[in-house]
Amino acid sequence: MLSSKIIEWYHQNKRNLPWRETSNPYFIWLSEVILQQTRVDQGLEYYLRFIEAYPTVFDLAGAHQEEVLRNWQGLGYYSRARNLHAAAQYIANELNGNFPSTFTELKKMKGVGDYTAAAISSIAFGEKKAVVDGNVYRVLSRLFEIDTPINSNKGIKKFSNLADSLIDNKRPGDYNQAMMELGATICKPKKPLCPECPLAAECQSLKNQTQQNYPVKINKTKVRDRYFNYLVVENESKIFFQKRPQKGIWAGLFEFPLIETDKVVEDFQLLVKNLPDWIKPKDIAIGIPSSKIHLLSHQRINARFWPIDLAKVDNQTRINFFTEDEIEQLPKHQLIVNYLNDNPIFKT
DNA sequence: AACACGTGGTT
DNA sequence: TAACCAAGTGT
Repeated sequence: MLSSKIIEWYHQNKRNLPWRETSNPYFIWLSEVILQQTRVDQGLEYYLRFIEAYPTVFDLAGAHQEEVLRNWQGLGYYSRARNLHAAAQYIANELNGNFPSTFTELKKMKGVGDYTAAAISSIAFGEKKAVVDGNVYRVLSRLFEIDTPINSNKGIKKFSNLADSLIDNKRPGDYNQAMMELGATICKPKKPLCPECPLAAECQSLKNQTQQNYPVKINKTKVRDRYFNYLVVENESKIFFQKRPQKGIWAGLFEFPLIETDKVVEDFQLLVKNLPDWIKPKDIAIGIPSSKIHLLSHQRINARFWPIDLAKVDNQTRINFFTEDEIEQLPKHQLIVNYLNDNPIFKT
């Protein structure tokens, strides 16, 4: 039996991870959302931070969204944090704190899709739902040499059915974690450790040495260039920050005033006509700009930072100026965090 | 049904 | 170094 083989292997070889020490569905949910498209060693510190800051779903529900986003800072895919917060409020307020306990009920939570609902229901509640994540796609496609693209409708269905057909009836949670652990530590994308694999005897792609051909995937995301001109506006040892729109990249995070252009801008004069109305060219002194390319999975942000010393600020605008300590507390995206680290604005 | 949505490690 | 990819979800 394939499932008993990998469960046996899992029990002897699994890594000690904090979310494996609990059966609290709230903690397991936190770990699953944090680990979406995220490596274990990157997510680990965030998991510890979140269970410390928010020991119960009520603590998370009662937190301010800005604080939740600040705790999420640097993890990426920030909609996960907003959905996490909204789902906590849903559980606390509408379900009286009773955590959803079935695949179907779990999927009603924002940010919980097929994978996460199957993971929580099987691991925390013993429901027979197979997870299919990147690891499982890789393990199964190699094991059976399946050429169906994993990101086609046909493939999604095929792998889901296959995973369900292999699941262990008694220990679905262990089966699911074993499949993922095998993919993460043995059946790796580049150099799989086939000699150590508990499924080596039945693996078709090992037999035929075709591991590198799997999984089959279609589409490659194309990266588009964008040109961001950030105005680093200082006035009396404070810096202007504003919140990004609720849609699009880095939604709801704070940054400097932004002027997006369709190509690199070398001359500040070309930006003058697009300055916010609270910046009067006659009242400013321009510093030396610095540039930075920030790579996202689907965009190449060509950022240029223009230091501006602003002489006069009206009372309305003053609200958006923040001290060093206040800026530390604002949820910011990594491009801004990197800039602040590389360019200490506040001399100490 | 494609595509948007982050960051950082690895090759 | 550019490309790949990691416990995916929402639209």
